[in-house]
Amino acid sequence: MSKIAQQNSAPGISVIHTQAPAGGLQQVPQLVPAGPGGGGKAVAPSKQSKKSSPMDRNSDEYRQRRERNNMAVKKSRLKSKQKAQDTLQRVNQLKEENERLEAKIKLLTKELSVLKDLFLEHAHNLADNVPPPSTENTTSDNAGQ
Amino acid sequence: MSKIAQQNSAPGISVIHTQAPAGGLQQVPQLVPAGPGGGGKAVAPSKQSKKSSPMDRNSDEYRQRRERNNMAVKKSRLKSKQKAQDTLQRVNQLKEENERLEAKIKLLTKELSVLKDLFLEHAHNLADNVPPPSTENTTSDNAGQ
DNA sequence: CTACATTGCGCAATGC
DNA sequence: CGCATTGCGCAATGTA
Repeated sequence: MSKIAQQNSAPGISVIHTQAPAGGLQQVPQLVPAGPGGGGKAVAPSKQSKKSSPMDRNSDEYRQRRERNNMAVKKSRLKSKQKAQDTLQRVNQLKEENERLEAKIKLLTKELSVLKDLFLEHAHNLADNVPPPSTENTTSDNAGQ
Repeated sequence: MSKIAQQNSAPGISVIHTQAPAGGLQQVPQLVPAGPGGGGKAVAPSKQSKKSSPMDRNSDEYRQRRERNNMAVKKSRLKSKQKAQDTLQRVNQLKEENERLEAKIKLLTKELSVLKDLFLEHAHNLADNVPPPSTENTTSDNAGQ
């Protein structure tokens, strides 16, 4: 999958790239439409409608906010992935338990079957007026599993 | 969740937004592969075989590639989310089945317990040399059902 | 090499 | 007001 990410500076506390993060990528709508003729469109109307400041990308305030948000995003995504992984693990865990339970059921069912057969046999003996066979079990009480 | 305001990107075929950071996004490193800080490997000056050209952001070729990739990304992410959801569903499904199995085990166990008790009782009667209780089935008579 | 798929990342809107 | 989430686009990388 990829180890990539090298355009980045530092993970945790990183360099204070105030601006011009040569880092390769800069999202700078601010100026330049890359100009070659392409554009004609003036960039955002110099509307500072929202706040008195258009949020200068150069502003320290801005960069700081961005940095913080980037951290938060990373954290959130990490958490998200962790949760997903946990869920997968949970599935495996449940599948295992399921198998265990099914095995147990199989065992119990078999045990029941044996006991029921014994009862039937006994019933038949009684029906046929056959006295308790001494050749059979007497005090055998093995509850063998 | 957020329904967010779509800043652009028409579904399917989108407008040719040459560049209009209206929404505010425009990634313009301008050019220069310069690998700064995180750059990792200094850019091998010798080879720029890949895309010798800086790939003009205005290029139709570029925009087309971008658009296609954006589609692919969306698709991939959707798929990813779908899978995650399926996994969650799987968990619930397994939990349900687990409960079902446990209930069954409980039932079987109880049944077994009853039968075993009957056996024990019978065994005791034999051991105590006690003939079949008259209050129950007698040696003769009906064969029960 | 081309085309699509994945993934890390930053941005901005929005949720809390 | 600040962090947390989330949709989105970009670019690098992986895969066919």
